[in-house]
Amino acid sequence: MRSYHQYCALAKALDVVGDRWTMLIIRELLLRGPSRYTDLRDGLPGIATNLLAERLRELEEAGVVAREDAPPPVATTLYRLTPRGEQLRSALYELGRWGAPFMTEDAEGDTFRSHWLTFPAEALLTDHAPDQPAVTIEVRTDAAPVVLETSGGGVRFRPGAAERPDAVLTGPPRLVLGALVGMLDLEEARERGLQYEGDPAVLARVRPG
Amino acid sequence: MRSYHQYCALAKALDVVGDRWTMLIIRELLLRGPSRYTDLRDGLPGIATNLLAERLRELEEAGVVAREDAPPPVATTLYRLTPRGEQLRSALYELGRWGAPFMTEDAEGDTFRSHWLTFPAEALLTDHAPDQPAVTIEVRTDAAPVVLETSGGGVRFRPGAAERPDAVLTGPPRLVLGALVGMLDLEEARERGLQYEGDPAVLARVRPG
DNA sequence: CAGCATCCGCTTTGATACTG
DNA sequence: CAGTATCAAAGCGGATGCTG
Repeated sequence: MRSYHQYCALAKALDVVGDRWTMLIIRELLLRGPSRYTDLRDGLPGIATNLLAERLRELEEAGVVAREDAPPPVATTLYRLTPRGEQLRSALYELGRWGAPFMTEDAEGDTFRSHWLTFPAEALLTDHAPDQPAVTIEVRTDAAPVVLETSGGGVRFRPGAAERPDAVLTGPPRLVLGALVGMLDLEEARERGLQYEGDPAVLARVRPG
Repeated sequence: MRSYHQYCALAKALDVVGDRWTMLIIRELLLRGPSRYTDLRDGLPGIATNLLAERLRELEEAGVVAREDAPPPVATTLYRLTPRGEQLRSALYELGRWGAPFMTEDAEGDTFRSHWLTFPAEALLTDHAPDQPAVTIEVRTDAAPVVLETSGGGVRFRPGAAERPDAVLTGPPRLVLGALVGMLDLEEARERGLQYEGDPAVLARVRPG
């Protein structure tokens, strides 16, 4: 394990999670929960498979990740964060919050996974009517569908489709995100190719500002 | 510039500040303020000089760091964080907070600079008697002396010596930090080689818990 | 198929030497 | 002081192969 050999808390943290890909592996485990090797690889487009294996081993040695054998029906190895690993959540969120402004730049050619929306969206969106019944918005991009749900004054994401969504957003990631966080107003996003089904008030309820 | 090419806020942040040494350069600029090249190098023991130059150039292009010509008496180039760079403070603090527990492990052979104490200390120490007059504790290790000062319910650090410190801590970094944050009680730290001059109540005033 | 290990060409890093 | 130049070693990305 390469180390900075500096008696500094930040340097010690980076000794463990500062290598290339490591933070993104933590992201996957934080957002998806316990995951199989193959699911991690799917959530980390571009990673070399040997690197993923190596990083997981290092993180296990460092006490950040634990591997466990899944119960009978699945019968595969699962990787999960330890409590120590869970504690990286706020650091990771702060970094994600810092990076959120870059999401407005051109993203042509970038890979995308639906659950990555979690970062800018849960950081920026609020439920302006927390006393009303919860609403759900289904988000469809070329990646897997996710459902946004108002919860506790904010919003949460979960994978999958909604039974009876209050609104449905369909389009490329940038337009979907732009419409959600209010970078684009709904009309402009529609002109650029976003599809929106449902009452615009549903969207307005969660937009910041 | 190497990129993950993922449309994800965290990945975008890491595209900019995820390379080796980059976060530590930000640390130096956050803790020391505008700095000369040589001072940065001194605060980053182990960095190759070409890497420091390259990283500074990249950070400048990314709008995180700005270079400026210092006024006449100094007449040298200064590097400083832009407002965008300053916004990395909370992310950096969260990472440092996560790394703080590693400071209890053996640090034999690690390099040390006094201002690095800032991370664990400002995160953990509180002033239990904010209504009393402020106290100062001078910290002397083999690195440059620093002064801890109670301020606004917490503590702050500044480089240099104190005129009339209320207490003086002298010894290796681990013992100094251990005594400050309460990992070691004062007697035990003394047995291991820490020197403490002053009223123990001064130390007790800032210790957590 | 899931979960790696091995090999290979390329890039990045670290150490040192040198310059305006 | 503030870097640039050089070069060996390590790390990375991509492809492929092996094992339950």
